[in-house]
Parts: sequence; structure tokens; C-alpha cells
Amino acid sequence: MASRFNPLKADAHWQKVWEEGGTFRAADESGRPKSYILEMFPYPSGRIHVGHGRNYVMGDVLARHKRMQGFEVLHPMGWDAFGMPAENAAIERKVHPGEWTRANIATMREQLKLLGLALDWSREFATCDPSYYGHEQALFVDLFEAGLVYRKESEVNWDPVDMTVLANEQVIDGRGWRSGAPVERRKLSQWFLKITDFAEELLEGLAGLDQWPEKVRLMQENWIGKSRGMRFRFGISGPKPGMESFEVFTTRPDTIFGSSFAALSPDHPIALAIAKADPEAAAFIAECKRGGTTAAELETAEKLGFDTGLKVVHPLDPDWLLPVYIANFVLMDYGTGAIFGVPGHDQRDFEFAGKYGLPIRRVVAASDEDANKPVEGEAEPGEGVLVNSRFLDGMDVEAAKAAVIARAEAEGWGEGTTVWRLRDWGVSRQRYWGTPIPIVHCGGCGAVPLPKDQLPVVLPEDIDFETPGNPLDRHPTWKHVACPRCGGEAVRETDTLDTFVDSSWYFIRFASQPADRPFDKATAERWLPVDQYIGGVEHAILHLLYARFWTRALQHIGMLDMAEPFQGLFTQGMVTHRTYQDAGGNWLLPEEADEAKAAGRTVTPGRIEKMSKSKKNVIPPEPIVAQYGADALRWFLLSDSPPERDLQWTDAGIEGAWRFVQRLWRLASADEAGEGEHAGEDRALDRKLHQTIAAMGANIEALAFNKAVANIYELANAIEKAPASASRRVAVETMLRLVAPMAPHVAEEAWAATGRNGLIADAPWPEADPALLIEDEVTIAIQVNGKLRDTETAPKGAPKEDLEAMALSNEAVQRILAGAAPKKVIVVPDRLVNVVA
RNA sequence: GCCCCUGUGGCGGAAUUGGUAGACGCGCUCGACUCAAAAUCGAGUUCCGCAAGGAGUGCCCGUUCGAGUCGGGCCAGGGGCACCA
Repeated sequence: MASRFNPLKADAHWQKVWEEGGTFRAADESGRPKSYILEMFPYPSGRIHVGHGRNYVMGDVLARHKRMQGFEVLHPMGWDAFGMPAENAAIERKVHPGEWTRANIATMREQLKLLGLALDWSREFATCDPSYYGHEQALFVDLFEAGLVYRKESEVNWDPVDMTVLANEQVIDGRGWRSGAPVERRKLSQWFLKITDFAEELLEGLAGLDQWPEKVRLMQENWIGKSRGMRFRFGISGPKPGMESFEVFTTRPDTIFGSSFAALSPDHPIALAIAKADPEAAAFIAECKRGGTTAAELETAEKLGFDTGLKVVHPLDPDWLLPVYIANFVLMDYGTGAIFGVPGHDQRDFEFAGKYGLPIRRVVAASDEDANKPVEGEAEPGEGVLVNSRFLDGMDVEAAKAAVIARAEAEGWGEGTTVWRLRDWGVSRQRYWGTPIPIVHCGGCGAVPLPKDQLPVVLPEDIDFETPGNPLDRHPTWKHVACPRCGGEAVRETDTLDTFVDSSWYFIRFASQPADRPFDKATAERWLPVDQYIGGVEHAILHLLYARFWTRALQHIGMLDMAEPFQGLFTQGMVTHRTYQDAGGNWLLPEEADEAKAAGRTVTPGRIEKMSKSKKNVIPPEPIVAQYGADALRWFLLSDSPPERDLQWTDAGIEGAWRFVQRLWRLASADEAGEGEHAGEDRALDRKLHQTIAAMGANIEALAFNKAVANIYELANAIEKAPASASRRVAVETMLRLVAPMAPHVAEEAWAATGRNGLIADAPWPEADPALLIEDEVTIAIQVNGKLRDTETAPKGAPKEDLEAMALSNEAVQRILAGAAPKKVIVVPDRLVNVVA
């Protein structure tokens, strides 16, 4: 056995052995229990760095561990390959988005392979393959036919120079990022998926996701945003603007007697009707639309209103008329687009009332005595008892809400209702590099979904990015087709699907990929749900919610018999690295920083930040693997930081990992060399070994890889200190199996070099012997008044009286007691004795 | 503004139901080996103190025989949502 482990040779060798042996191929049919381990598939942006690696290595440890435990493991990899960066590259570098994407995939695949991941590469696909997106189109058609897809007008950010729709992040200070032209809001007819049909289910389903981080469930809950309240009609008194009444929504029906105005959104149909006849109103509405929508602007934005002159009748008092305003803070797409204003108990209404001199009435107070105290300074949105509210007086807020709803329902002017913050999912993108929406627009038949035998609708290759606008729309022939229904002249939908659609079902396609349909139900159900899903917390809301919705939608149409796709979810931390900047604020590579320093120029060590190309602080895997080997890289990515927190990349860290890989090798070598006798028991080492087996298993299951690493270090320390024995030999062999999921190359190499048969990847995971988990001696803490004074050893399970006697005869205890009798003695068996003086 | 999370040595971080705070790693110090270095091995490493001892888990208060852990009130850092009625 060589004296040093040579990763350069070993990594490539074992990777080849695994690949050629199909070691990590997942068999659909096997008698073993299944385990589906998945990391969020990458977007092929160019090259991976070690930050991506951390994510995949974590999943890899789980996959290898499960495999050794006898599970049939599905651990696939693919590419989330549609998206804007490819189009940007096409425009900037004049390469086809597909070409750019496929080149990136090839690079990144090779980079990933350097890590020695236990992946089933036979299931690899990219979402830009027609053999993937064609099935997605079929699913879209199915959802369309089930009534879960519809079209409506929706506003987009429009760049008038580039003639293109911009995503929110492409709008910088109200201007298009590329053209610099002021962005306009334009209404386009777009496709939506009815995620709101599932709002209640998606919310309730969260409760069952007990293997998800609490934080993510909370974020989704807030995003879905369920509010209970009441909807009711305001009748318009006097001249009508074409309508007799309008509806408002409130979560505080209890404050109905505190109302002093009603307000409409600038987009409300009545507001628009008024604007037609009234230029002043029209000007006000235009003014509202001009304002920015950034957080900072909204925070400082003044509450503005326009008095329409209309009056509405208070539903509980026909003689009570309220003025109707158009107000800039009322949103059209939440509730009903109209509100009733209660200045005393809502901050926005309070500000509005102050500005327009409207009455501020108190209807909730801390107690009856405060009924006539004015509401001052700010609104009081909290709890209390109802005052100045006729039949509600004296009730608490909840009772009053119920009473008002009951009355409204009895009298027929309103009803209790629930509204959601969640909006339907707009999936139309006016872009080339995405899944074409499989719809044809026919003058006679309207929007017609394509029959499945006309799928896939394949993206044309001969496209032109020189002219502004959507290349699909401008393609000379692509969009012209015969209507599938009437055969007449028709045009294709030229919008493509949001890339979140692509990632909403890829995990199903990994599990089952027949050529003629999206997936086979039975095969997919054999693998699903994903047992452990790993990815960044930035996907906590959108991707995970959309995938949950998509799965439920497939269940709804009978294609899949399950509601939740991801049983366990883990959100891992990022890998961070120091940044450097020169005097001009330009980011420098670490080596550039060294050069600049040597040349006497100013270099500012910047913050430690997430690895990103623009900050020039990425660490690619190649040089690390070349210098230290895949296992050292894997080991470092797993040690030190808890996996959910950020990990700082340091040279010292990777070197430490490298040293440990070598140490493992030395331990295995020493064992093989047969230094001394391989005979005799070492009970202490046996116990340490079995405690480590138990702890490691629990820690890997809990994804506490940093603790599992610590377990291994402790065991290695114990083995090094132990004299040769049969126990020691077993401990070394077992340790190799325990590290195999984390450092598989050195484990295989040592396994083979010490004459063991087969692959360690196929070896069974060790089992802890319960009898060896128990110590026969324990250390008892001797405390006086809760303060540690001494420790003593005692046999495990020693009776309380013995421990008490031992403590009382302890020198330190006697010195402190100084002859006085203790007030009390508390004995915790096998742990401590606390003498209360 | 609302909701949530985190705070432990020089650093990353460990600590079952409240029960010996600082496991393990990094770094550092001293020593062995070496002509020397690297590698490796050994000892030490929360702070103050020669020691005995004392203090100590962001701060203050409380519950308890006993609090990093539980309760109340602050402070700091981070995250999510945000004119959502």
C-alpha cells in the first residue's frame, strides 16, 4: 500500500468503475424499498463553482448512505435550461441560445463529474430538449381542457425601444436595463394557471409537511395570505355613474360604524366610468399610474384621493351617507378593488382622513370608559371592546365581527368571505428561449389547444435577435398554421411558458420517462414523493409553491395520485468567499489582488460574500480537485459549518480536509501493515466505535453533516491512540464504511488496497450494537448549590444512596459545608449530585 | 410597518426532556523527529490569577436545587412580506 493517497489516480479510477458498473443506476423494478434524493437542478449559466458543489455533495452523502442501507436510490441530474441569460448571450455574443446552453451543459457536466457524485446519469435531460418540453405542452393542454388555464389582460413592463417585455429585475429606476428608455405599463392578453383554485389546499397541505423547515412553511403561508372578512354592497345614492352599487371587502366588519368614507381603486370600473365624463378624475387616475412601484417610493408615497362627488348609503343606516373617493392606495387586484375607510382603526385611512378633513371616529376602545377618548397620532388597529357602535357596543372585536356578518347575511346586503393574497400564476413570457405555448389562435374558433399528435411545437432554429421584439412573433413562417379545429388560417401563440413551469414537474420526469407521454403513472408513483429535496432558500416560495400546485393539478386531472411532491425539504446555506476591490472600486480576483498589492497599489479587502462571477470571488472545482482531490473538497464542504448556514471558503479549510483524507489513508495502511497483533478485545474502542455508528447514522439522517464529520474525527482519534487488537482492525474497517458516503474515493481505494471484496459503495452500512452503546462507568458531577466542585466516577446505574454518600464524603463538598448539614441533596442517577448548603 | 430567525473562545461551531459549557476542526504556543524545511507525532490553548479561587453563552430581570436551554423586557445582526383593507 502506498504511503500516500494519490487522488489524481484514485478519483478517475473509481469514477470509471462506478460508471462502467452502472453502480448508481436506479432500477424501477427491484425488491428494495425506494429512496428518492434530489437536489434542485441547475441552470446552465456557464460554469459551476464550489458553492454549487456543496448542494450536490450533501445530496450525494444521503444517496450513498441510503444505498448502503439497502435502499434502491434514485438520484438524478438534469438541467433547467430555458431562460433569459441564454437570450442575453445570443444578443451580446451572436450565438444561438441553444448552442450557448448546450455548451454550458457540457462544461458543467464534466465539472460535476469531477466530484464523483453517485448520480444516475442515464436519466439526464435538459428542459430545452423537445422530448421534455413537448410533454410539458401535452400537460398544459390537459390542464387547459380541465379548465385550469385561462387568458386575461394583464399589465407588463414594456420597453418601447427594444419593443420587448421586461421582467421586474430588468427595470432599473423605471428604465429598461438595456435601452435606458422609460418603461411603460402596457396591457397584454396573457395565459394564467388557476393556482388560486388550490389556495386552501396548498395552505392546509403545509401542516402535513413536517419534514420541511418551519421557515419555508411560514413564508408560503404568508404568501398564500388567507384573510377572513366580509364583503358587502354600498348602494349609490343620487346620480348613478352607470352602476347602482359596488362591493367592498374588509377584514374588520366590526368597525362598520367607524366608517367615514368609501374609496375606489384608480382601476375600478366605476372610477374609469367617472373618468370618461370628468377630465379632472381622468387626470387624477393618470397621476396615480405614474408613481413608481418600488418599496421606497410606496413607503413615502402620500395618500392621495379624488372626491367623486358620489355618496353611498351606510348599510346599517339609510340616513347615513358617505363620500366616495378614488384613492391611490387602493389596489384593484386585492379584495374587490374598493374599501370603506375607518380612520380610527386603520393607519392608511387615518392618514387619508387627516389630509381630507374626514371624521375620525372611535369604535374600539380599551374599555367602555375610553369611549369618548379621541384617536390621536395614529390609528388603533388593536383589540378592545366596541363603543359608539349601536347594537355592537360592549362586544369584543371577534364577537362584533360575527354579529355584523350574521346581520349582513340575514338582511342580504353582505356575506362573510375569505380573500387570498395569492394571485393566479401568469405563465406567458414574450420570449424566444422557452417552451412554446401549444395554442393556436383562429379567427373563427378562438384559442384552440393543439391536439397531442401535433406536439411538440418545436422552437424554430433560424431566428433573428438583431431586430427588437420577440423573435417568434417576427419569424416569417413559424407562427402561421392551419386551425386544428376548422382548418382555416390561424396563428400560433408566440408567447412561451415561464421557466418555473419547466421546473414544476421535472422531478416526475426523472422518475419515469416514456417517449410517448409525460410519465407513466405507476412508475412515477413508485418513486415519488421525493424523500429529500435539497436546494437554496431563494426558491422557498415560487418554485416550491408552483411544484406543489402542479402536482395537485395533476392529481385533480387523475394523472397522479398524490398531493405533495416533496416529503423532506432542506434549504442549504451558501458558500462565501472574501472579495477584493481596487482603489477604483473594481472587483479583483484573489491573484489580481496579490499582484496589485505587490505593485504597491491600494487593495481593499471587501466583505465575505456569496460566490458570484461579478464579484470575482468564485472558486471553480477544477484546480481544487487537481491539487487536493475530490474527497478533500467534499470533506471540506461538509465539515465546519452546519449545512443550513453559510460556509466560508478558506485555503486553511481545504488544507485541513486534505490532511484528514491522508490521515484516513494512513490509518488504513497501518492496519494493513499488521503492526503488532490483530488479536484481543478492546472494549473501550468497541464502545467508541458503536457509539460513533449510532451517532453518525442519526446525524446523516438529520443532514447534520458537520456533526457526522466530528463523529469521525473522534473515532479516528480513538483508533490512533488504541493499541493493535482485533477490535482495532474492525474499527478501521468500519470507519471506512462510515466515511464512504462522504469521501468515497479514498474509501474505495483503501477498501481495495486492504484486500476487501467488492465495492465499498455496495457494502452494507454498519449497525450499532445496543449493548455496546452503554458505558459501564459514568462520571458524576459533584455540585454544591448548582456549582460544579468536583467529578467522580461511579458504576453505571449506581443507587441514589451510594451517589449521595459519595458526594457528601467528597473533600471539596466537606470543605464548603464546613461541618454544617446540607439542606437538601438532589441526585440525578448517572449524572450528578447537587448538595444544597 | 408586519412576520420570522440568529447571537456561545482568536475563528467555524458542539452541548437528550433544564443537569459537568466550549465536543470536533481551524489557528496559535511549546516540544520531538530533521543539517534544515515540509509532512508527521506529543503537550497545551474560554478569560482573570503564580496558585487557591473567581468570572463566563448579546444585555437586564424572573422561575428553579440547578438556565446556553424555560418566561418577561431590551439591544444587535440577518431573512421574508409589504399601501393586501
